[in-house]
Amino acid sequence: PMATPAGTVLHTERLYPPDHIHGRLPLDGPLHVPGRAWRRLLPVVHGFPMEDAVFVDLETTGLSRGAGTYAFLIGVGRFAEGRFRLRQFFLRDFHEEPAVMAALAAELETARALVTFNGRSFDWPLLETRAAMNRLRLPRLPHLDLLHPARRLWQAALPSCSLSSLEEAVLGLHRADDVPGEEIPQRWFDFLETGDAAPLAAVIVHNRLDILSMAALAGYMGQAAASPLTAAPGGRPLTGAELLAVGRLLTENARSEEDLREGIACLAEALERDLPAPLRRGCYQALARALRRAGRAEEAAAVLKEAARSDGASPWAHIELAKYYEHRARDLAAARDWSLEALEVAMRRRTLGGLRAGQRATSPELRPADDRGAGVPASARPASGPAGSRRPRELDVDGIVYRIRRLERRLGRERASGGR
DNA sequence: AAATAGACATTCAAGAGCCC
DNA sequence: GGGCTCTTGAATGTCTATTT
Repeated sequence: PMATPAGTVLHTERLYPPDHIHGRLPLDGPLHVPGRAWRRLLPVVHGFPMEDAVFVDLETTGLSRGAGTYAFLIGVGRFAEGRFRLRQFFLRDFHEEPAVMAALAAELETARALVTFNGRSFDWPLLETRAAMNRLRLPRLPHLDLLHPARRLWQAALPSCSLSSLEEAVLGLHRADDVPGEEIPQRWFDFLETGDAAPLAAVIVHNRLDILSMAALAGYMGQAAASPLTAAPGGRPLTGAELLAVGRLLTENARSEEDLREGIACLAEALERDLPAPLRRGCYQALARALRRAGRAEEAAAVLKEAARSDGASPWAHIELAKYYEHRARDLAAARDWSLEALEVAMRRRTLGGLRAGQRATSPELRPADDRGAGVPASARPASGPAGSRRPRELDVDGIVYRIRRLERRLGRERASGGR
């Protein structure tokens, strides 16, 4: 029990040495990430003072958002005095909330930043509501919500980006006897009725592990963002899929020439590492696009040629090359030749698609990777569409034939005037 | 049960080049 | 030069997953 102006609060405290290993990673990973790297993970965040950040996670009486949902366990972790200090504040009954909130306010007083998992939409707004109900105001802090950058990093490669999935896939940690989230509210309500706190022990462990995982995960993500090509969090370099994600991050929101260059290097390296086949096309696409934006059109064309060679399923690379030769390199014959190859690919795909289930070329395995509706419920797509294929017209046989005819016409004219 | 923010798709506007 | 067509990027809209 701890004294506050509003009464006593039941709380726990644990201190972890900074090199404490959680899963495959040390807890203090985040401290070794250069400050500017956090900006890469979340555009809104400018500077992020990780040394003074609090890692916050709640256990609540439910998922609803109204004033009726209480936070009965508040976990707060932070780096302090060479340790990772994890405190948990427990609500023994509704009437204790003023004291718990006062303790929380004191805990947050010296905080300069906030780290959560999905806290931007769940934990923090809920806490703000609880604070308001108790005539308190929480500080405004730069907020790093790990969920969103985690999705950018792993969504393409993992089936789920929940904290527990990432814990297993990224940290290599599997929990024994974890409490399923949906059981948590009931355990507290049971405690209210019976006074038996034993079933809550597992909830307190659950909350603690969530916070440790957030710290370890933040370290991983920070390193990956800061130095993707050389980082080896947990002793192993980034996978191709991770490099692809960082490369996209850097090239798509490029804040500087430097970012763009580094992003391009990541994308190129991703192709050299193990990249799951469905991701390869997206990587070629992102790389070609970034190179073009960087004014390196010839290199972009070289990448497209490699893509055309390695990806026989979709004519997109061939079409891009046709555009390149028509508009940039001004070589109409080459443009036509690439269009002819595109036609070949498109027709092969059409017949193949026809053979499979009469579904035309819109069957998922043949759809280009760029419409990543694959894996997404068919219910979301107009399966019965008289509206027809969603593929851009330029990738369809008709569009390609049109392109070829246009180029042929121009070539004929060119020959006529040049041969004179 | 709801806010968040990303992923994807579609639409719009502007600019460039071609054609006559 | 006016009318087309094509490309590109920005704006807009729809859908999804995550939290207890």
